[in-house]
Amino acid sequence: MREGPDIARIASLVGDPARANMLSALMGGTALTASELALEAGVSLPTASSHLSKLMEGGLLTLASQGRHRYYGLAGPQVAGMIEAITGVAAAVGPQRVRPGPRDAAMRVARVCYDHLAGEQAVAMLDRLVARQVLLRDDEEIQLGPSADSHFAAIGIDVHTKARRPVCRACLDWSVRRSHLAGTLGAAILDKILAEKWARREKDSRAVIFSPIGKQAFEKTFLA
Amino acid sequence: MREGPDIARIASLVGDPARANMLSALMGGTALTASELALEAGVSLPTASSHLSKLMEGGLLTLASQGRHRYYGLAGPQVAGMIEAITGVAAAVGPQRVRPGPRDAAMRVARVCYDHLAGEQAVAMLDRLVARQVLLRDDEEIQLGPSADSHFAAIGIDVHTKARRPVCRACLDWSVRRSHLAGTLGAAILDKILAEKWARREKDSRAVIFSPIGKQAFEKTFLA
DNA sequence: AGGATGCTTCGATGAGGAACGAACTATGCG
DNA sequence: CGCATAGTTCGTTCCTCATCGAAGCATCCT
Repeated sequence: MREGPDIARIASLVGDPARANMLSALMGGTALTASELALEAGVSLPTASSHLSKLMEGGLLTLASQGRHRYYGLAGPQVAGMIEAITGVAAAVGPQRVRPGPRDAAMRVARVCYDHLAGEQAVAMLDRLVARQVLLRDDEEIQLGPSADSHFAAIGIDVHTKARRPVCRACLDWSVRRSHLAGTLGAAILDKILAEKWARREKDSRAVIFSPIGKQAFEKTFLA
Repeated sequence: MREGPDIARIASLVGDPARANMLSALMGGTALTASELALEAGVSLPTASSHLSKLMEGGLLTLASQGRHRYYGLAGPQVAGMIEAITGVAAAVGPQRVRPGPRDAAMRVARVCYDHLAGEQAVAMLDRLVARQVLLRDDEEIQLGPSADSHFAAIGIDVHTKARRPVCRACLDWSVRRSHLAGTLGAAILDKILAEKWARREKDSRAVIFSPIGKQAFEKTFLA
């Protein structure tokens, strides 16, 4: 028997779906707060906090406290490399994607991804914004176009924020295999969708359900 | 949220101690049978079989049937690379080696490693056999020396076997970080130790407990 | 054929741990 | 100071899954 490094301990940390989602989210490289990670993983805040403690104790995460915010990040490139390796095996082995169920269909259409919209609707929206040159996209880099300012101001969204986070970011949408819009702009758009009651979040799910009228309004505003 | 490859599924496969031990054992590159892996993992045969099914279903293993033997091996270099990556993180993070407990102390002294002896006693034995040139060692390669035949015959061990397995093999002992003797010779020596009742296996453990008299006999025979 | 060995399946048991709500602590804002 | 927001801790519930013994297949040996 092997008395080596405790590989089962590390692997089992990654082996929980909630923790795996958190780690995947952190693979983006930017540190996130507990509540952001809770959303990402689809669990409650207490549950997320418990998972984060375990990941910290396991040495997979680092913690940077800034005031009342606590930013969790991957502990280092070695950890990131491990996640990559596991993801690679999962992808190679995983063309057994069984994902039916009524709620999952809704999730593919539209869902919350951290603080912005994901799914087919979100991918279509980004496509359209780029096609109209409201946004300028160069691979994964997304910039505001010249008309962005007025375009979004007309909808009631101020693109000038002084937050740490970038205004625009591409976020890979795994259900569609294409990118959708993240960043503060993505978040603002989701806020508007919910504030206008064009759609509602389904309880205990990340699915976002558009009402018939809301869907029209959304398409008129963003897919025109 | 991420709808990507199911990394939690793969990681949780590795996250069970029994399965992790099996995978570590297979990192040697040679395929092993279910019963060998059961010993390696320290579980019963049914339990091992169940784990192997899961690893197969997860795509981490390949299976080669040869008659009534079924040899399990790692599915490929990508899987091996993943195990390496996890092991690396575990080793980097793991200088929290807390391993007290009465039974664990006994395990460090002597324990069963698959079918041969491991632990401090086993490492000392290999050292001594090499020093006396009964065995000739070149790094991880171990050959029988000229006097090996008569030396082991005197103890009642026939070193001439026609098994597939090599007679001598070096096996890295993680508790001591040095090698001990595996292979059919290592197995024969463990058999003799137990047959002569120099030591007994502790129930539900891989620990091997020498009796005071047995210890003397062992040391006279192999450490003289 | 009959027995031995290698391995899997079945069924029952038990323990670990994931989940959440409620309550508690800490930081920031007015 | 008091209220709101961000996080953690506690206690409970529940379910998955690891484990083993017994029994069932499959293969080899004689």
